[in-house]
Amino acid sequence: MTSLFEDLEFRGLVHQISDPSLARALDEEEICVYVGFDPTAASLHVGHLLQVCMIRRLREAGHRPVVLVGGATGLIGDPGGKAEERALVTREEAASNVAAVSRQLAALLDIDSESDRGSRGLLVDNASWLGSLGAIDLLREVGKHFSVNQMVAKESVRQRLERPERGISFTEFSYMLLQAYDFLHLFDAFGCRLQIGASDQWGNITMGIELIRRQRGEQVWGMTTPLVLKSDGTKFGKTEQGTVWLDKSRTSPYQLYQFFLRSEDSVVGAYLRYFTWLSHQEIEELEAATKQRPERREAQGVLARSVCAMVHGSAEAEGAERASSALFSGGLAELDEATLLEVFADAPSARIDRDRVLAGELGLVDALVLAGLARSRSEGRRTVLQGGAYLNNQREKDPDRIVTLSDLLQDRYLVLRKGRREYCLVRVD
RNA sequence: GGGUCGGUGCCCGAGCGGACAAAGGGAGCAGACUGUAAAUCUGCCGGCUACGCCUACGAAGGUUCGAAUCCUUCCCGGCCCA
Repeated sequence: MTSLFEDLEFRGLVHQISDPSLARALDEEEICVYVGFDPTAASLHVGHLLQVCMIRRLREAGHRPVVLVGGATGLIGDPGGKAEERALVTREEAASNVAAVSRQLAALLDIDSESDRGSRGLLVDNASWLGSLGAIDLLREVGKHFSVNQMVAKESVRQRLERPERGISFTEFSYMLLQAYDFLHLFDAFGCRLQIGASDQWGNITMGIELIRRQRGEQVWGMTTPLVLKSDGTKFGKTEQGTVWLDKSRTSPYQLYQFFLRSEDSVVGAYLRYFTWLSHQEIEELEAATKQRPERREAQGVLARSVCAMVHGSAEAEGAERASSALFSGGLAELDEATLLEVFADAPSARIDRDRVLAGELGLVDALVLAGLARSRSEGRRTVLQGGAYLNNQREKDPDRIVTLSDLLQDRYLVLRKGRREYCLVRVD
């Protein structure tokens, strides 16, 4: 049996640790771990998934997680990793984001927020202690323990100071103070002795460690995970269509499944290590499979299924998988209605009036727009002209093509496709 | 407050009276090659009732046959001075 720390290292999840003693502590003691999420939107996205997985791994190894939602820090804005000052979110926005993100975290981590006394972890909001802190209290009780000299030296701040045209407001500059204070507070309240986060949190985490050392004379730890990257070095989690969210009303399980299914060969192994609970041996076998017969995309398939199941549950994952194979493995005409309906539930779909088809006035271009596959008729027209439009998986190159009753599958469905992989099922009735 | 430089399409950035829906790059889209991968190559990349028309170069006016380009005022940003 490998130890937790060995497992984390095998998976490439350990980027920085504040002190080597952490490795042994993780394997020998029960530690209270803290990780924070700032509610910058009403949903978490795949970029947050790594921290969620970390929490689960630590908890499975017997540690106690405290998951913080930054109801207060979210109102300030973390300068870390950001090239420019951000606009402040309104208080109303922040409050509803906190509620949404908390719900999501509770579900993802199976934490029953109030009742169960933290057996599976605690969910806390730093607004509950930072929110009531007055300006004078903050300056006297928190600010006094920080040296501006040190703060200025932090990477996140230095970057902004070096580019005067970007600048940094006092508000964002103060962010690290609050996060460090959070750590101290959680240390006092729950005995948290480890803070984890993505590598861009390193500066904030070490501030907290320092603060606790000076104020309480105790050693606590910090650990960061690496930045998840794509093979071209750009940030993971953004696609052409935008952010990949964990909220299924924003990014459907089908889309999430597709996102991971399309992972590049060069990174799929790393993703398996990060995001799945497969054994080391299984991972290595899949990595070997990717090398030997990449075209089968076995690793991608397992990855997509596992992540989708973790985020949305196995029923949703199976639906996404079924929809994907129905759409991508051809033979649409042979699909029976039941299968089509099943696919409908899980794949992007739209609905068009039957009358328009009967009247013979539904052009292929219109259909593309209605299905959301083209932003404007010009764009739809272009797609068709360039050979990127498919009706029932049959390429159509005539921009004036009219959709007729004889095009309907099972007398009421159309499968529209743009390019190689964007599908939409249209129900005509 | 004074001076000065600037605000151009999703982003960066040329243009400085007609040839400008606006060079170039990035992003994005499509095609070819493949494996719903990467790389590469090619085409596209404001909208529309589409060989034409409409809307666009910070905002509003003005000069001109004609303006992103000139003038006026205003708004916003950088730098310098107070």
